Amino acid sequence: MAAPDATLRGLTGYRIQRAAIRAMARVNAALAPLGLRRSTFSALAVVSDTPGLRQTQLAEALAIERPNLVQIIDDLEAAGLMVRERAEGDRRAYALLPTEAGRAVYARALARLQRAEAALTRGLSPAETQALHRALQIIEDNAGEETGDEIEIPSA
Amino acid sequence: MAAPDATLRGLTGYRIQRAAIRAMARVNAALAPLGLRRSTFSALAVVSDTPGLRQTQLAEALAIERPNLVQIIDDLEAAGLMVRERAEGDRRAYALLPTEAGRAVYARALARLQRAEAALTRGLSPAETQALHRALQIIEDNAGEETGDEIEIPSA
DNA sequence: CCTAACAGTTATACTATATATCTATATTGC
DNA sequence: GCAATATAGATATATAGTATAACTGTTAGG
Repeated sequence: MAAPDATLRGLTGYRIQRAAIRAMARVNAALAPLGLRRSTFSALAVVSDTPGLRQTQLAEALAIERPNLVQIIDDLEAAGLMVRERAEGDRRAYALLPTEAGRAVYARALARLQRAEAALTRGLSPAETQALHRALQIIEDNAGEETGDEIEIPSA
Repeated sequence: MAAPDATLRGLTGYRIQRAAIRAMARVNAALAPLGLRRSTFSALAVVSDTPGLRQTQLAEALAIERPNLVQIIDDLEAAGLMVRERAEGDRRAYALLPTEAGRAVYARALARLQRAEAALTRGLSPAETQALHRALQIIEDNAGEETGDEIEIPSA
């Protein structure tokens, strides 16, 4: 007996979304004990690896809209993991910096996530995981192409 | 110069989530002209392919919580694409059925989605797309394993 | 100097996920 | 047969995340 969603299972978008939901639930579960969630962890990671970058740069790196970053940084500041410092040479901008506690939490969170990752990808060889990442990058790039309001199919 | 999110890019969950967001935006853009979105299309698809199944069965097939299905079906009913009919033999349950219009919209939506799919996966061979689906299924299965509140890593 | 652009923020709308709890109905076990 | 348990669907609620419009203050360019 075929699965009721057999047609949908032939769609790459459907596959990606289902995996994303389940994987994110696991990611958030791994991060919760440290008071983090997916979005705050990502921001803390980028700022820890690249201290001093601007909010606009962080938004671009994480591919999210600038207004949505405000609350994320607010949460990290409130938790004492990150600070906004006025940027030199541009009074509009902030330089984002991790605190000492932020760096420590980041290291622990990354270790936990890498363990969760290992469990997520169990059964996939390193080469298969690499191929998966490459395929996802291609899809992300294709989806991000500017094409008006719908992806165009070139004539065959 | 490494990307600011280079560390994150090594995480499969991060990769999947980024691809999911971009891909879903494209999927919703493709479905919008037909008055559908990802969740209503999925429900319509399963019900069209398997007329008569119950809400609980649909929720299970789509891996969503039963309460969240109520609004989805309400929307499809309001649009005249699906109907709830009292199930025979069980007055608690409904049999979900597509309408004539629902079947027609489903066919058009599926055609549009398949074109969008082709654009999303451009640059991937059919074998690579199949491998992607397989890898995503493994990840979804691993993430869905019951392990308490966090995935356990077996001792090496 | 004026205009346009930028950095960050506020406000808002929408979608989706998850959980608790409820009513009505069906099933099970004694 | 009846009580206890489970189920089907619904309501309510909370949380997270995405997207867009518009705003203020500042910077850059002509």
